[in-house]
Amino acid sequence: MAKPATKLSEQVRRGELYTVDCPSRGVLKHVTSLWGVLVLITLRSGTHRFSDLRRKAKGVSEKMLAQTLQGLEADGFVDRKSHPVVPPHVEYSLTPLGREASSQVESLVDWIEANLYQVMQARQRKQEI
Amino acid sequence: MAKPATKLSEQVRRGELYTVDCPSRGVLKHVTSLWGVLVLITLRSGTHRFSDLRRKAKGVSEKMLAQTLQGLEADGFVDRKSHPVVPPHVEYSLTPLGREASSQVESLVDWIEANLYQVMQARQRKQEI
DNA sequence: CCGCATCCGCGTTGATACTG
DNA sequence: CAGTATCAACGCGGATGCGG
Repeated sequence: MAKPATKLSEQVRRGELYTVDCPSRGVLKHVTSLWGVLVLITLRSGTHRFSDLRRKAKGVSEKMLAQTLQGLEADGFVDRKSHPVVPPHVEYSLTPLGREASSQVESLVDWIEANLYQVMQARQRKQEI
Repeated sequence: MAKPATKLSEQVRRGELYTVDCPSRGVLKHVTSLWGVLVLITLRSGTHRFSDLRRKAKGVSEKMLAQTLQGLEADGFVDRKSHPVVPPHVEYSLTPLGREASSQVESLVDWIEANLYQVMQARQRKQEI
């Protein structure tokens, strides 16, 4: 790749998340959206078709799933393979980069699930007041 | 209410994130929202006032900051101390639970920032097609 | 039939103004 | 200073359409 290296390196410094128009905010949004999280985690177990993902990520609409996958694909986290057959067959899988990302996300989700009970207790305490 | 402890333990099992109405989805939403992330990370450096947070989390509106803080407080991640003086003085800090959560979130954000350059390259590749 | 783009109600968000 | 009230704008979900 040629190299917009210089241009990028200016904007891409640590802590730039605090800057309103830093691209990291966009990446963060893709990765941490509910459907982004579910897709990344689901794909850890292997390649999935569109409809498989739709079934596993309970509650996602077709539109949001397509949108989510496009975002993750554009960011280089997900690989899309379309087989030109009838009926259509499209496979989604994690890229090496996506596998790293999904690992981070999974660890966050694991923590949340492990501590969910404490959170629920905290919520109830507030509600009683 | 006494304790729906039994009730919770049924619903709060690993992998329940895939269930549409599992509370973990709500927690995830609070924690991974853009403003949730910024607040959690910002508070790692110590107690902050409302306006401090507003200034550091660039781009957040007063409404969303208030809303975000209420959500994180309800979930037991953030502690709110209001000093009844004029002008008002309210301090926000992390609870022990919140400190753990923010640690997880920070590690995700660190990874994103560290790999942002690769993501930007992937985006450009797609755009060139 | 599957994958996705489009169009339309509606809830959530954001900018502004106002109050304790 | 720390929020709430208000209204406009945007994003999401659901239904529909359509090419492959």
